[in-house]
Amino acid sequence: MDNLKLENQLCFPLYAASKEIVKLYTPYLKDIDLTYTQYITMMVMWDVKEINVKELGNKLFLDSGTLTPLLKKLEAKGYVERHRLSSDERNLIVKVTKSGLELMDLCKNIPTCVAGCINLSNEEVENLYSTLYKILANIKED
Amino acid sequence: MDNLKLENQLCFPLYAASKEIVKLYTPYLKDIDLTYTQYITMMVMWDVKEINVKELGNKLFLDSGTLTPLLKKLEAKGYVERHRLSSDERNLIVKVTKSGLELMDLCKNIPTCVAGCINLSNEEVENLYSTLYKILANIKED
DNA sequence: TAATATTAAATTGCATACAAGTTATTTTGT
DNA sequence: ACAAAATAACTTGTATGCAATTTAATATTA
Repeated sequence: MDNLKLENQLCFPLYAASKEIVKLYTPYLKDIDLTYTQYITMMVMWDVKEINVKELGNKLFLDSGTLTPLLKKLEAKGYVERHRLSSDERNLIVKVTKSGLELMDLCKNIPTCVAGCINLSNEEVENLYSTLYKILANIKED
Repeated sequence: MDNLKLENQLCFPLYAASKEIVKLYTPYLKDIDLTYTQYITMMVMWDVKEINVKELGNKLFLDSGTLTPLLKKLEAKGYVERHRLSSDERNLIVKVTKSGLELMDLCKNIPTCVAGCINLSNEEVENLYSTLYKILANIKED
């Protein structure tokens, strides 16, 4: 039953590496009182400024069950505002605030710091990146 | 600030792909009433038969805060037994039961089923696998 | 147009994850 | 030997994640 051995699974190192890398962010994010999920949410907000929950979830691969409480926390911290779209009240629009945009400056060095801990060649990084996005695309096809 | 764009992060597709692949397991694991974390724990148990929590945590990249309640659930389902090591009562030994071993047969096709959804070439799988273990090794060095 | 279907968020319930602190046991250093 | 340090699990508290359900609003269709 070799196919049931942990070391023969592809999913397991993916699961473990993901968690371990997220943990590398923790000390940096703790300084600015953000969790990893809040951080990647802010990354989207810095980019798009304004988005509804559904679209945000598509970008982050998260659903409203995760995002609703998370966005309320970001709102409580003053980094985003939440209000309904008047033309379709089903949609909740999330908008980054001035204070939310100012966070960018505090975060600008984090990616480089974390990348330094990972220690892969450029080629490895590129292959890994493209394979992971291929997996995501394959799964999203359904 | 391109380094703060979500699409320029390596960590994000890793985080997202990990979650999405774990979700692929869900329908199969639901049939046998196991979660993904319980499943990979059983994989270790099928292999080693008996192990303490600390060692189990090293293999799974999980700590006792996660494993203690999880192992109690597996014990309640009858798949493992838990008892202290008499020569050092700090250690809790987890041992797979007969019923736990019988689960293997129900799981034997799961890896192939999930792999079929991912659709990568052999070369991509091998590169991904070795890069992920390189990352885990780099991080574990500290 | 009135009933039905669809859609978007929010809510509920359960299972992780993990940091930080606690408890019990064993080891170490003097 | 015995106090101090180290170790292994356990516990507590917080934050996800996600399936499933609910609620409110909009679109569709007979």
